[in-house]
Amino acid sequence: MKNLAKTYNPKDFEDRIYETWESGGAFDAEVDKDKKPFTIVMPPPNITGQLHMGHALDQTLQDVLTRWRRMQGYSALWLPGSDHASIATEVKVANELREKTGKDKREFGREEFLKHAWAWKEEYGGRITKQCRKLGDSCDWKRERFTMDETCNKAVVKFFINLYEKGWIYKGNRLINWCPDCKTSLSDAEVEHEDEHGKYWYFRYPAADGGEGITVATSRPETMFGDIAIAVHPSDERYKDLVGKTVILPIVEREIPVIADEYPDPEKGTGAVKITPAHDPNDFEVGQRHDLEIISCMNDDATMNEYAGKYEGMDRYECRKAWVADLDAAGFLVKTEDMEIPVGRCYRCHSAVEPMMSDQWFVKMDELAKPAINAVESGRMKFVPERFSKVYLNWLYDIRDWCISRQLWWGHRIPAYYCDECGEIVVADHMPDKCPKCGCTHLTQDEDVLDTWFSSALWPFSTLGWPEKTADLDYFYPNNVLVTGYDIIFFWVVRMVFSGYECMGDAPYDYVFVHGLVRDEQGRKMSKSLGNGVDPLESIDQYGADALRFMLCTGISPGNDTRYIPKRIEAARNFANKLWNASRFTIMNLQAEDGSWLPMEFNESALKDEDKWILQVANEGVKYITEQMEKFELGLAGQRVYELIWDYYCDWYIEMVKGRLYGDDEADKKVARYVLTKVLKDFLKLLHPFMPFITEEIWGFLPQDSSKSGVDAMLIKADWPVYEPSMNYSDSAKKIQVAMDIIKAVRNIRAEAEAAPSRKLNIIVKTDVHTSAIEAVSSHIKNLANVTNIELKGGDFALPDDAMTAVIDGAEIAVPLDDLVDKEAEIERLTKEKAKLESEVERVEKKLANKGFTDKAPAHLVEEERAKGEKYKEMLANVVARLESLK
RNA sequence: GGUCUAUUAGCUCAGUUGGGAGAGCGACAGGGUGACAACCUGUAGGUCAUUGGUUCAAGUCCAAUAUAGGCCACCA
Repeated sequence: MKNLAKTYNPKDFEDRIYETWESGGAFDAEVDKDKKPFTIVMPPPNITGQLHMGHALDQTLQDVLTRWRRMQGYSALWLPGSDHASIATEVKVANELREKTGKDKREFGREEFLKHAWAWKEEYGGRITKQCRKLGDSCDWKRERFTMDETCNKAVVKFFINLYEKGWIYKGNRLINWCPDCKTSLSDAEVEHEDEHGKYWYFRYPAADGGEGITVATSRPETMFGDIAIAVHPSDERYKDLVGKTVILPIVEREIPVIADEYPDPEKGTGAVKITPAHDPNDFEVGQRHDLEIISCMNDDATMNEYAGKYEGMDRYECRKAWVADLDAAGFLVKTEDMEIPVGRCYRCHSAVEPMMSDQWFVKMDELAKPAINAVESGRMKFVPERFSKVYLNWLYDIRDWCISRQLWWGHRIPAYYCDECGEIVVADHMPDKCPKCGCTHLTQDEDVLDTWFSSALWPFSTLGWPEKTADLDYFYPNNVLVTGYDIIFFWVVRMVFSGYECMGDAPYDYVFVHGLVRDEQGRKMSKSLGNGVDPLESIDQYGADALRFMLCTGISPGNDTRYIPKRIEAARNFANKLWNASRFTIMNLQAEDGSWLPMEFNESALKDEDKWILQVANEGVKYITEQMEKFELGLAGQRVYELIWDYYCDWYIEMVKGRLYGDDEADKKVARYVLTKVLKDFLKLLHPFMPFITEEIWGFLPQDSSKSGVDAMLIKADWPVYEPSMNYSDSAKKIQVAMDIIKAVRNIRAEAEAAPSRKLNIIVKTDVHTSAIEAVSSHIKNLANVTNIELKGGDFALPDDAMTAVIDGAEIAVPLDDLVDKEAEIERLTKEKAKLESEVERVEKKLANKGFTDKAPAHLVEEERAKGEKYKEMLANVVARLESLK
């Protein structure tokens, strides 16, 4: 006999099955006009990265969706790839070089450094995608892409040129975010703002004419060397006379004007603001309005420059200390105030970002943002959960131009060429032979590279071949859904959307399915510095990939964070184990001693009540689960599969069918085998997206459709079950319900009376309505409640005193236990039951007495309520009568 | 300052158009029963944060409040 191994050990088959799928081409997606496409493009993990729990969650969700749609008959493409991660990789490679050679990256020079970077990429870049296979990701590896591969590079250059020619990319000397450690510019999205403990210093700027002057507050005194004016609100009476005059910048002795501008808020501070356009974005704008000079007083490593006089060369914070001390000594410091100050920090190295004047490339955002805004406002693109559309829109409503140049080497080099002679800028996909303006041949390419996110923005279509008009692009674009964490909506989602509209004329996907973070057991963010991260590979090693996947996508709700709790993954593993054992049971009963399949047969007229019941349960399960999947409610879908398998199939159906399998009615055995197999197969299908490995392994041990072979015969290619609306086995379901009610009641009595589980019992069932039902299901009651004999009595029968009783809907059950009945305990038990029923009756009657309810509630609900009332009243009457007879 | 989320059993969390409160883990009691001790059977445990409102009906919708957290923001 061939069967599953005695114990569930995922290591025995997970890798083997993955290899069979991959080599068999099970993940390959083809352009097939007869099928509908389903496309997910994987958010490319950084090549510097290692697989962490966040990836595991993100990818599991994508894989569940992909496998499900594939089974539904879509041509399902899940396209994998990785991101070059400009800053992160450059820092990593530079550090490695420094460790190995002791030399700074600049000593190697651009060419040499890039050689090392590519070598690093070749060695480690594939690491993470290999780890994805452990998770069971069913992505089409043949289409694996890299943001810096040739076609992606082409796409980046093409996009840049297109935008430049439209005038939507420009170069300008503007105030940008500068990281003094990474020594590169950053976009607004790459700066993290935090409130930190700081101070306001109030300094007096004396009037040039010898008057008192004006006092201003600042949190950044070291930028005073760049002060160019003092601004006050035009309506501010206090300073009316000073507007148009000048004040003296203390110690520096430079004369600066007092100007009137709407920007200062008279209510705040002293109502007067120092204007330092080179070091503050607001001041920069004030400066633009008044056409003021710009003085930058810092170097690109955040040390002070010559404008800081004797402080030149000092770090910005050292300078601050010394400068404040000097001002205080000179009597200009009026007062200080403790204050929480917002500080911007680099999202990579966490240094304080310095606003600096710099010559950079920008993308003009106003026009690009419009279709991206419309996409969500019009409902073309939907966020799941919906609330994230607000986050997205708010960001777009006041989006500012995007600084895209980075002073790095690793990345897409900006396709702009400068004429060394005349300074002409040429933007082209290759180095021009000569300058189109002066004709000379001395041109130099821009030294900078593009923001990593500039290339990620094209990912939904650059991976499909854009700018070429490929069949893939035509078929698989737009993608159906993007699965991602809420943390990169700004970095990535927004930019993909406007790029998608610009390049493809349509949104990149229909849905953005947003998930939360995986936190540690205490709810903290998993991070390297805390050392609290859980390695998914270790988890898989311990519990199996299926358990990890199931744990990650059940018990969660879309968009909310979840915690990694070892007990939860253990529970998922136990579920796999349960399925494993139940399947062993089924497989065992389908074979003869010699391993040949025993006959099975579908014969509707021969179906027993429990067969019809489980078929109906399965059918309704299919409907529910499919609906939940459509709504991205994977947690609810997964939860239901769990219940179907464990509660319905294992706890009830298998137990009910056992007697038949061990009996000798051959015709009936065929039917039982059929249902046992059919339902298990359906459940395996429903579970497969969540737990692909174990379900595939079990599938291989079940009888197969002989028309299919190879990968096509595997579960991964099986059809998703279809709900059959015409199925109606309610009569059988009701009978099974009665059986289950009686079984539970007897089990309860057994436990309460402390009768040994092994002790056979006889029971009396008193009923008028369930007589035939009980006759039909009596074997189940006998088997599952360990009952020898069921005595059926009519409604006028008086239950014996020396019995323990229970009341269910439509029947009373008595278990005579002369040696065990504790009359006091029995009365106590029944009294509790009575109280419970009384409160039910009261609740229902109150509801029915409410005219509002009977008049306004839907008729079927009122009817249901009436029926309940009758039921509870009858049960209550039975309990009361029983109590009377005991007293 | 704006905005979003969370508050449900001892713990971690589900609860989908409003219609009798659920799971897993843990606790307690019992059990080697023809796949399963990674199991089975039974039991206990909750004014669904608070206060109002809408409704015949609110864990679910609305408004405030409290507590915790997230995101955004140019307050000198």
